[in-house]
Amino acid sequence: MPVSESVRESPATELSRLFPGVAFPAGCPSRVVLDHVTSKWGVLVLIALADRTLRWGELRRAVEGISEKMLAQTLKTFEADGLVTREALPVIPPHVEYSLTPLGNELVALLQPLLVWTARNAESMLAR
Amino acid sequence: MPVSESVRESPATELSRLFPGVAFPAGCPSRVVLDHVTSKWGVLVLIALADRTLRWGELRRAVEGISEKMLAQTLKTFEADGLVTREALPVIPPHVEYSLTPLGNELVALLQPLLVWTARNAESMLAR
DNA sequence: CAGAATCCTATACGATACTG
DNA sequence: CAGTATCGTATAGGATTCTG
Repeated sequence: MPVSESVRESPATELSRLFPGVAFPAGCPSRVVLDHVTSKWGVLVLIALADRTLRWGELRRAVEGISEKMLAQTLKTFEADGLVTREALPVIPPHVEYSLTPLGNELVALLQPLLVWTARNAESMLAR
Repeated sequence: MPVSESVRESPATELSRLFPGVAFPAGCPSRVVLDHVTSKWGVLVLIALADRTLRWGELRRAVEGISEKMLAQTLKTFEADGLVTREALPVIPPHVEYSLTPLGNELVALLQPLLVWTARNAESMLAR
């Protein structure tokens, strides 16, 4: 059944159509992006920026435990991916703001239900 | 506005209610579960098991590039978390089947849209 | 304030070999 | 077939210092 018939494909169906053989084969672009998002601090940085603009220092405090090195690295990756924008105001002392791009917002919208589920279930999952 | 009023909270709102201060503070149970899911092979193993039961060898082939060590480790973590069940048939040679628990199915249902989005956007994201 | 640069190390991970 | 055990290493990541 063609997609054009306005019958929406389920995500599961679409995935098996997008990957007829093995899903996310090694080295494919999807796997690279997935690695960026699921990198140690990726998800936490992204949701910290949900619906708001944060400065470097604020972001650092919002993502508890992140080092400066990893914050810089994670932000650069996301900037290159087109998920985050960096805006530097030419003042002294420096003032730099980070926020999500439209693409970043799309992604975060998909991440949020996942995080809600995690927050709801985490405690009982680790109980044993 | 109380949740009980049948007005559904948005995921964003619920997250800020669940985490009044910093989201996913260091060491909290949610962060641990998030680390399991976003571990190097976590997502790939979970979606490989979406809607089907796989044997060890099949799983290894379905998750291209995974080593035996990491497959074993990832599966044990998910078993302990209650996301995956392991069923060993007492035959020789051994026959072991892995599948998702109801909890695992919930999680994968949230993962799928994320993976569809990734597959759709990855190529253009890495273009530059 | 917002980073870059350096140094250092833990551990996550892979390769290989072995076994019930 | 479905793992475990051992070993070795690369690199992800942290701590610290420095600077425009």
